[in-house]
Amino acid sequence: METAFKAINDVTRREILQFLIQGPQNAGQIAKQFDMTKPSISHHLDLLKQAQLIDAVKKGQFIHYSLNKKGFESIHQWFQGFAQHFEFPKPKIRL
Amino acid sequence: METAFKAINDVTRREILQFLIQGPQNAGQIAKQFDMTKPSISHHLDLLKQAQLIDAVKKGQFIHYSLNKKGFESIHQWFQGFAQHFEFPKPKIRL
DNA sequence: TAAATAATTAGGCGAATATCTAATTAATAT
DNA sequence: ATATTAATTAGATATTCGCCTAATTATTTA
Repeated sequence: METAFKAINDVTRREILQFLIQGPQNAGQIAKQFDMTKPSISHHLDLLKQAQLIDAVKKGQFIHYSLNKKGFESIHQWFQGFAQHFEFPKPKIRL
Repeated sequence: METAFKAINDVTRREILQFLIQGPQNAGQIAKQFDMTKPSISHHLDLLKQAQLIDAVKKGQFIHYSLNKKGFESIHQWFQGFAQHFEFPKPKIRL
């Protein structure tokens, strides 16, 4: 849980997560979205992976990254402790 | 929003929030809960206040701190963007 | 008004973080 | 086999963060 909070405490990493909402992307495709070197992005991906916010699957010379439910769950769980004290606006459409 | 993520990226600050679930507490009462000097706690309270995760009300020489819905909402909102891609377990009791 | 209490502000220091360049590993293609 | 491409690992550096002690501000009480 510690690692998840750490991971989302960075704009770039949050933007990577945001980007992955559209679906899995390899490291190069992700790096292209940002004005930052590939090694830096690689490091961010590593932290996100450690936090289980993303998954990595190697396909040949590419590595496909995608969102991982697990990390989000741990954040969600923490959040629920407070949700009971506040009432939050529900999204228009509940899937 | 940036400030909210920053604020919750620290164990002590998260524990302060947790402690405030039981109700408003003044700075001294909060500081007593932690093995840390008052100035350090004061700094943490300042960051939580900036993130609008807590409110501060001065009553005489005391300052009463309490949870503030606003900061939690901004985190919640960010989270909703991902909640639509994952299905999260709902709490047993919905208030 | 002087002493005590509650809390913050200021300044300093070591540890952690984000970024870069250079080097390395691994897979594909010529 | 060699060159190319995708990506990571390693090492260096500047900045941010969390904590401390000392000093300051503000309020209450004797």
